[in-house]
Amino acid sequence: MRTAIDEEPEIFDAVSSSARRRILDLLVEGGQPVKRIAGHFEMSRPAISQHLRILLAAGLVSEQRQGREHHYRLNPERLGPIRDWIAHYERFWDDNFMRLRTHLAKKTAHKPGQNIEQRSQDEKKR
Amino acid sequence: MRTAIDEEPEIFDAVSSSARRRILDLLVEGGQPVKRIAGHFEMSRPAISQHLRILLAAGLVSEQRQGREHHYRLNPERLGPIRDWIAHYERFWDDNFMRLRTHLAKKTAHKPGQNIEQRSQDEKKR
DNA sequence: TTGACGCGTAAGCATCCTCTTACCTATTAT
DNA sequence: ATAATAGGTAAGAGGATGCTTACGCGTCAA
Repeated sequence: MRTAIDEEPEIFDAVSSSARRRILDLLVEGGQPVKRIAGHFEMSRPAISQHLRILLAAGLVSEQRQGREHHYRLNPERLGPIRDWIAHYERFWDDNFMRLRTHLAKKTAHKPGQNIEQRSQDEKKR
Repeated sequence: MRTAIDEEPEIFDAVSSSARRRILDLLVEGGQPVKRIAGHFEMSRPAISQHLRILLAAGLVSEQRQGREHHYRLNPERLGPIRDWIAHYERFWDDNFMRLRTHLAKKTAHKPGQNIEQRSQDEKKR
């Protein structure tokens, strides 16, 4: 788990941009040349090229040239490190452990500023 | 799926920093006051406060004051949007179809910029 | 009360990001 | 060959990030 944290930070970085997430989502439909990808955005084609370069460096996409077109396709396995990192939190909201934890926290938290135990109280609204 | 993309970009943003991911990982152990969190880092305590503010704004942590200490605790459910976004890619590397696709892709194109072939045209039109 | 402690915020600074326009190469079409 | 197309790269502007130090406020201890 401590190992998962600093594993391939370029992937977390690449995915932190909503434009790049949209590109990945587009590529689910299949490999596409740059012009077609750029067609879905407002920004200039060079900007798209730059995003693609970041995705490429992270290994999230790969490139194959076809004549003058450069087709980019998804490398979904490269999302693995993110999924793995998320995975070690999942039990906290999915399973009994989390329900118990939440339940106990609600039960024991009533007066603020009492002791070292952590509790969740009034900030549970969302 | 198009909806999942732009959903809560602050969460993707918050998690794109390795310092902030480390903070979240620390908080798995339980809520902690700022000073204790900062003890695990080289950077100054104000820098930690600033990271915590970003995590707080994203809803990934919550704060509760106990005397002069501010305890932060994890809100793991807030990682849900990331998990959900990842989830719609999982079948691409989890299931048989993806194994086949990867296998075929490796056979014909692997390193970026090396291959002239393009087969995504017929590969993914499931 | 005075002082130490825990923490947040302000201000400043250096760096990085993300666009843009301009320009270049490679490929295809006429 | 010439022109048009697809796309990469360079350079620069503007804004966002991520630190730092300085300082202020509330809380606890003597």
